[in-house]
Amino acid sequence: MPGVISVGLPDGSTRELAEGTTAGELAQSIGSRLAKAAVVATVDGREVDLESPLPDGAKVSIVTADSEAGRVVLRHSTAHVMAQAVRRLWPGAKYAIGPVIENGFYYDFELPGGAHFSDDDLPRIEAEMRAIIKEDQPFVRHEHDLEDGLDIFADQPFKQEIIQAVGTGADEVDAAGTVVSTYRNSDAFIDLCRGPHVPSTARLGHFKLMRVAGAYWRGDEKREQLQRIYGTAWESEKALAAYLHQLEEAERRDHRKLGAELDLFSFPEEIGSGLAVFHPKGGTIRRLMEEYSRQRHVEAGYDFVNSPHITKSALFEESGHLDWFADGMYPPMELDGGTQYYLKPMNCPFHILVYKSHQRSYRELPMRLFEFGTVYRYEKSGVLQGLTRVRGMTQDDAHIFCTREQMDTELVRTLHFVLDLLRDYGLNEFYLELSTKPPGKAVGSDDDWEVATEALRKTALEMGLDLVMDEGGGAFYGPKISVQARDAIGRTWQMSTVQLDFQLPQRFGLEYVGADNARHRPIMIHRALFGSVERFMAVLIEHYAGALPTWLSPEQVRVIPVTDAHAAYAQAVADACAVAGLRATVDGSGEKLGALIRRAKLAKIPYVLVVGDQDVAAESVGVNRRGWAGKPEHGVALDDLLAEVTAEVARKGLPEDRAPEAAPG
RNA sequence: GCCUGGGUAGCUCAGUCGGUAGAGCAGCGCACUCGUAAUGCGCAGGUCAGGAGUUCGAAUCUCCUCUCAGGCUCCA
Repeated sequence: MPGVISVGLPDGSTRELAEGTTAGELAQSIGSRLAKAAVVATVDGREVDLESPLPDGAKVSIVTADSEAGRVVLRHSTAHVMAQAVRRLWPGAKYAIGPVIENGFYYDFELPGGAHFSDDDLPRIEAEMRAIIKEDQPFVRHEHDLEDGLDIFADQPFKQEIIQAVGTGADEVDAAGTVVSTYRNSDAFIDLCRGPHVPSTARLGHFKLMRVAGAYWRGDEKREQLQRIYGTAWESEKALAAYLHQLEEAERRDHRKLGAELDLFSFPEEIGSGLAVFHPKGGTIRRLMEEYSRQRHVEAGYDFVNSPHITKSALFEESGHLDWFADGMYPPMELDGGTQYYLKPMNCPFHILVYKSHQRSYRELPMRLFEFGTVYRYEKSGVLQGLTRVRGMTQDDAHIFCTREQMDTELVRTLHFVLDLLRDYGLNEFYLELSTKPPGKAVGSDDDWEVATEALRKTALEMGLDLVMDEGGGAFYGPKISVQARDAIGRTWQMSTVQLDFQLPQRFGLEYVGADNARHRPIMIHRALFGSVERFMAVLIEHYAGALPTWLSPEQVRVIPVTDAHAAYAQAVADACAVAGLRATVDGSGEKLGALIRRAKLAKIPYVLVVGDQDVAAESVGVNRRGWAGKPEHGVALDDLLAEVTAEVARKGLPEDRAPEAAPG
């Protein structure tokens, strides 16, 4: 029928529309609420502007602002508005790229005269953005050939470079490689962009500029340093507020803050950046983490080894670290008339020497060598961050030497072991990431890399977890799988790494004698489950917001006597706890009860026991459990309480787990 | 290493126009002896990150260094 087209909707229905009907008009015809929420449409799987006329027979769905895809569009469009605002406030500013990132967007600029943004500029830019939004400027798409594109952006070197990247698959360039698209908001502002965008700036408004930062053009530190502004944008004030609240929550859980408040560790300036000392409470947590890990490693068939912190340079020459990892190492110290000694950045060469200490038989394999190995890496000062990125750390490091035939089994076994252990520490949601050969920064043949990468991929798929690719992210000697864990507020952390290595056995000439009486080369699996003890502790602190499970709490029970007259009984209760294997202290410092309770609560102690006359008489305790909203229990028999807490320790639980209703904090 | 913003008592922070430093909490002492998240009073505590400069005089202005936060880059 001339003049009429038919389109398919997501629910399977079809609609007859006048030829030339746009996606926006379709949304309007379905319902005004949908039209109001619509930002773009998907036509045959491709996102288009609402202004686009629909082709006959297309499958169309409307993308709304409150969907993930919709927020991407909002953020992208908001980035354009920000660029326009910056161009208004800094005439002559060059603009580079403005992509969408997780929860927001950024845009990179080069300001005239080498000027920099400061935090004070953000409110001014926001105000200008609100003005632009109020002006209800349309986003109008145009397509140009390359020459016109270069012409339009004649005074924009970064845009020129993007356009010239045609054929290399740059994002902003049309798939055909011959067309560039632009979006014009007003005579004063046009941007190179693949789109799609919201119909008008009036559709935006729930945004906030977060911070300014320096960033290199194309991420290359040899190129121009640009000025970047980060922002976030959402479909509603409510969603924006929820996001900002989430950030506050993350701040509340910051392990650096909690580490100081709970007296766990510090970074004394006298020692140097990125080098922590652990205080008694933090030291206790470490000890508990390590003790349980050791126990599990024994059960899993690991052998324990130890190696020194420094070595002559020859070892790291042989391993290749000095060729590929020298930047990450502390400079050498010269001893014994010119011999250079290095602090170790990795444990693997030492474990290799253990393997090499005598001839090995196939009967010994797989050989799993484990060590809490302390390593030092000279990280660039700007990357240091609390305990998650330090210059001295202890890895729960092991190297598994095995035959090629054993490789698959060992990988699967190792991953099961990792996940099982992490679950015991309270992490339950995981996905895997596979990192492949780093271009130009790797040893070994492509063949070996291919085989190793495939083995890891196969193992990862067998685990039934989501797998994402990290192209080029492997270490210089081999590809790796890393286990990413999601914490209590949904953030992901890189935890364990499992790396497959054909190179180091070759460099060190490792061998074993097979059943055939011939010499064969073993392969190596490098694996660290915590990653580093320091980092893992940081993750646990943030995951639990400092309220660690009872088994990991440095102080599990605090006993508070109501008056001095109950001090002896309070000590007897603490002693009984100690006999039951619990860590307990008495706080009888003479303040009012409320103040003592408060102090114990702020220290996030799982069990606070208050004892008075009634308890002395009945051998009972008043029990105030962490995270319980209800009233504290009175007159609990001491033996019952000890049974309760020891059972909780045994199952690695939290007092909050059994709370009728968990209280905040 | 680079960009932006910081560094004042153990912690959190105030300190005006350049005129030699202040609070709360924590600590210590005394009094209070109290049944579930802050008792009162008193005392002590600072080379204002470090160094140099400008000035009659610098926490305050300038420069350098160290260090912290957020980014870039990198990564456990």
